[in-house]
Amino acid sequence: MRIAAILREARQYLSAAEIHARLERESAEVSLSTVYRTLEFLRAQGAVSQRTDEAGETTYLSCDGDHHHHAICRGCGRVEDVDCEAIDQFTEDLDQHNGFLLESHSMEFFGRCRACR
Amino acid sequence: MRIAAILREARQYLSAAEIHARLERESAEVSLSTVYRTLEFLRAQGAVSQRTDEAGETTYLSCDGDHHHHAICRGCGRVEDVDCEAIDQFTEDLDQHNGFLLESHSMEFFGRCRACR
DNA sequence: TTCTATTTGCGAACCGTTCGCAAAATCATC
DNA sequence: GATGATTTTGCGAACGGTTCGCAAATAGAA
Repeated sequence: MRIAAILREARQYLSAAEIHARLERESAEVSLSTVYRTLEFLRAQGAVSQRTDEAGETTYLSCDGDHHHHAICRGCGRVEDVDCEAIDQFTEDLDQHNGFLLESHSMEFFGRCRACR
Repeated sequence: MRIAAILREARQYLSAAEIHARLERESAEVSLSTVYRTLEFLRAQGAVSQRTDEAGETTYLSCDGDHHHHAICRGCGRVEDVDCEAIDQFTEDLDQHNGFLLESHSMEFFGRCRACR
């Protein structure tokens, strides 16, 4: 599917509107509705993850299912994977100190990638 | 101001609509517009931080300005502060491994607090 | 080919949020 | 207090991203 391919190649979070625009650019025209439906489908499949940006717009990123964290470049928007082995330690600490049972977490890092710094 | 007090006492992320409802409950009626305006004011002051939840709704939390991370209880919604001294190490690692200049980050932990687990 | 099931596009509806504007409240000055 | 200027408020319309309903188009099965 073209939408999945666009996301895979982009390596950054894209909004539905942005994806729609890119489809038009490669003259594979589909309606915005279809873009939303496809994204929802891909999300349900676990092929795509989503986040809402500061403006409240939902954006989508191709993902392979396993959990890792993202470093998002403020320059080009490119997303790199980061792994965080320290999380296990956190889980432990949170439990001990706060009595908080950690079930999931999300982390995002913002800065500038090698090319944009 | 009543809105700031509500947020301070709630110790959880509340939506504008929820705050509006709580104001009505204590018969301090103001319009939704005023709630939004006040929240924007408090945010600009740094007295309130905001996040957008899964549904895309903006929610607000009382905060004291300095940066720390949050453990959000899936049971009661209560937010606890977590500190993460490991971040400095991360910054170092990201730079070394990925050539990524870390400027800011956000982390959220989800689980169950002592009372709700 | 024919009938059925699925996917698509369109436009309206939805919902949280913002905006414009006029009414109301507040404040400063006399 | 009365007067006029400034600020805050409420209302309703507008906005923008997303969802929904429905009928037309397409794909699949028999």
